[in-house]
Amino acid sequence: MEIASKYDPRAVEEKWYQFWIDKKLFHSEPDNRVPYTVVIPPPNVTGVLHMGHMLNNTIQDVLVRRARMQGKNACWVPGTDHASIATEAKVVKMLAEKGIDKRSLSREDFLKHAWQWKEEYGGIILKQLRRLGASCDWDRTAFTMDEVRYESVIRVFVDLYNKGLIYRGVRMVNWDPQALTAVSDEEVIYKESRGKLFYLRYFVEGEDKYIVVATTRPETIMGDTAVCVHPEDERYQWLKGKKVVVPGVGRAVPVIMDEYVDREFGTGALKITPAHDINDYNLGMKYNLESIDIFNDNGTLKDVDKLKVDKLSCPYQRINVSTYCGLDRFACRKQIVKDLEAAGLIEKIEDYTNKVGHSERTDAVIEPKLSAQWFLKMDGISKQALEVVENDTVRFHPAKFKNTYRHWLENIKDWCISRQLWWGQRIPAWYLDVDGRVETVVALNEEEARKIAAEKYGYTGTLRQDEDVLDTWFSSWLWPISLFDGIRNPGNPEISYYYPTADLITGPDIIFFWVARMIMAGLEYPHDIPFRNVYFTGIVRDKLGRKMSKQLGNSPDPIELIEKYGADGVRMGMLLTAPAGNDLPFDEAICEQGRNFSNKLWNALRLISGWQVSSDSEISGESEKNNAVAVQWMEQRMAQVLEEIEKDFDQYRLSEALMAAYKLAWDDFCSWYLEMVKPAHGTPIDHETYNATISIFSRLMLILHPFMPFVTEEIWHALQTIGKEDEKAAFINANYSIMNQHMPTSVFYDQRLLDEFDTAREVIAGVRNIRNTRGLSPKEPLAVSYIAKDDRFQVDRFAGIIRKLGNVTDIAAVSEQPAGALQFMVGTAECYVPMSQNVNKEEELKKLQEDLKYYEGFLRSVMGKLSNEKFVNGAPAPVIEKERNKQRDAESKIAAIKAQIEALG
RNA sequence: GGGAGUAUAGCUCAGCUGGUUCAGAGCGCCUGCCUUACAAGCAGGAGGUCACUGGUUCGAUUCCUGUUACUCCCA
Repeated sequence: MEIASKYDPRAVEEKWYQFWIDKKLFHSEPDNRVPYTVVIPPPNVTGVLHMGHMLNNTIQDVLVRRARMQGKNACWVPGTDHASIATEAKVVKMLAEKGIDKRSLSREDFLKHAWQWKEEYGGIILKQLRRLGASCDWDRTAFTMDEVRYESVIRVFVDLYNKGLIYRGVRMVNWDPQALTAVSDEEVIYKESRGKLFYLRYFVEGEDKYIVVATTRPETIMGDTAVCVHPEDERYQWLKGKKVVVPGVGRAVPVIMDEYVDREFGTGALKITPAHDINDYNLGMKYNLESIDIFNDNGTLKDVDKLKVDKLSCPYQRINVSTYCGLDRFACRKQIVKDLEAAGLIEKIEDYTNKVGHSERTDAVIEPKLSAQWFLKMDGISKQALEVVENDTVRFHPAKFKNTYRHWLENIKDWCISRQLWWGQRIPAWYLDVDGRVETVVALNEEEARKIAAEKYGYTGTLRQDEDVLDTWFSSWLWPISLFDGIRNPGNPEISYYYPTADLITGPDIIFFWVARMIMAGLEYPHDIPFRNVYFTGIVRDKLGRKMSKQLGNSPDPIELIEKYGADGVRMGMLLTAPAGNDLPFDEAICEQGRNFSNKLWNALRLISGWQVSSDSEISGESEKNNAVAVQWMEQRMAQVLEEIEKDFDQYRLSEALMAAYKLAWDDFCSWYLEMVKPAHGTPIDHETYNATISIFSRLMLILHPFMPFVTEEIWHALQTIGKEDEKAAFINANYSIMNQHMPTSVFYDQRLLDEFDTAREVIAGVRNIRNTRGLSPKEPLAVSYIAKDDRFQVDRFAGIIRKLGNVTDIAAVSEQPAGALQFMVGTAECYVPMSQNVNKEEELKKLQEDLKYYEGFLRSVMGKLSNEKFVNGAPAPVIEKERNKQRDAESKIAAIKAQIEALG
């Protein structure tokens, strides 16, 4: 059979993914197996796959595939969220390109366009996940706006409203002037930005004196309704009870005194603009100040008559406020500074760096704004959510994220859930006018609302539905429940079976968005946690440690990476450097390592495929005996490593588990085992060993399969039908897949045999080292003799293997050191390799002297301890015994080295 | 400004309940090899006062204090 010497992932990956899909191997239905459920943290429907998704979904797939192979009923549910702001922005832009203005469309027409856009372009990311090998149950693909999910959201809203947990109120919110909507606290990103600090002169009303107030936002002076100083600030005591005039604007405002003011900042005097700053707003409430909103929704300035400036007296120099109308915030800032400077109302301007809030979605500078919004009360619900994490009902991996979680929940504010958009679940609230008052009715639909309006208010007129939609996260927080229709049909067979889910895999940046809120929703609805474990991935960064972003252009295209290294290669590359919770400095070179590994496995298959199998089944010859030992060892070793891997998985140490499997395959299996059993060229292998090798190799593929699904399926299939060309087609048609095989588990292993192998390996390495440093060919056979100091040096069982792999003619115990031999040590045993040619005495002496020095130093430190009375009295007996052993070993080594030196000299 | 975390080989990281035959892995690096599975490879090798300071202890990379540096979160 001819096989290419280079593994080509392309065709293989496509073939097997299609196979898995065709055979519906990812699909899950409730049955009597133990369920293992993972819900995908729904990516944004407008999104394309980036490195963060790659990492995140690779981890999910590893866990899901492993669980499936452990005999669990694995169900990984995929889907996307509707991303109201991002999607609406895209649709608006698309419409604008077609010359359509959103405002010219009705809500219904706009939504038609939006759905059309979603059908056409949405969810690219889900297709891309297939390239990665994601074993999602695609039949269950969901969307936060599909019927089940939409209705679930509405029901939850109504329910929470009826419980008194949802309310509508006028509050200061984070306003995105570009998207024209409020956003939640979590959607505001504070970025350092270089700005200026402007020192403005506020004249005292009726006097010629003025005070100086520093501000970063001079354009907001038109909304000033007070100036505030610290009550104990000596500098400003004289201002008590006075009024000052807002510079240029002419409005006289009171000076208030409050401890809120930081005396160190600026001049210690603060201007108060209740409509445009959250802290000012709170002061405004406290002192009953007027709020003057000076901005339109899009961040431009309002008309002059709305600014209420002309009504106020103004004895001082004025600027022409009307020229700012319609100007953007930032343009206005420039202009007003110019004008104030001209009017002599600016004391000075300094450079200043501060943090400015930006919208996560549009990157627009957030404008704090007073508006009527819907909120969800957080106090009760957040307490429960904190408790289940504190007491490890929900476990975080790594646990350090409990701190972040606690801190957030302890300082949480009510959740602003309304958005001034059309794309999303429309808030099921209707307004009606009753005797001049506006009353609100919340119901599942208009019909219900009508009924309630009639019952409660005797109202039968027209109802006006709230124009706003709900925050996207108000959909995704229900995701683990709504995916199984657990809101509309509590206790249905699916939710009963699949919920709570097993693991949630997500980035730490999303801990508040969905980890916390999914927990809240779970506790509120099925009254059970949504997942038992949360695995936090790191953030994927570039080599320089920068976050990957579109702006920097430092993110590789995942699909291109897959084309270059194969999905298996990329998966492995991502996982190897991704310990839980640690950031991942991504370097393409690690994908190369993954690709090389695939190739290594591929070539092991090539080797085995080329073997001739002996028909003689007797185990009599030397090589058969060696092979039996080799098989025995490999089995023990595999059991040992499996134990490690199981432990790693228990602790969610995926990169460690992968590394252990990688070394098992590459080092133990390829470098050692296959070399042990590899028949000489042209000779056959005994069929006992051959079968054992195929069995071991197959199990290795099972172990590696969760990490590298494609290459392992390919090789596993080849192994099952190796040498049976005619059975191949039937085998494939029979739906056999590595995916459904049972994951090997650790069994009892013989530690002594493993130790003996380690000894043998060191002997072989010692011989190879001598060859290497002396420039001896591997083809030149050598002999080895040894003096063992105790029974820890056992080479009998592996003697044949030492002969084969070390090209050693014989290995024998001697009682005296042979003359003219090179020496190396394995543990406390001395090994000798007689040299036919002369030995370079000086070099050998130098080496021995170095060794001697090391062991003497070592002995000294051991003796230091043993002669320390406090140690001997204080340390536990086993520790002391250990030290005594060290002493004995060191002494015997020193004696041996000394003898060597003597023999040489 | 408040909180959390991290500092171990050139790079990325292990090192659980303190004991120098535990200072380790992978990659990289150096040397020699196209040894008929694989140069996407084989064999061998070198690299670290475990950030700095003080303390607890018979003994600290491992526990505690402080310093410095970096990262993240929150305001």
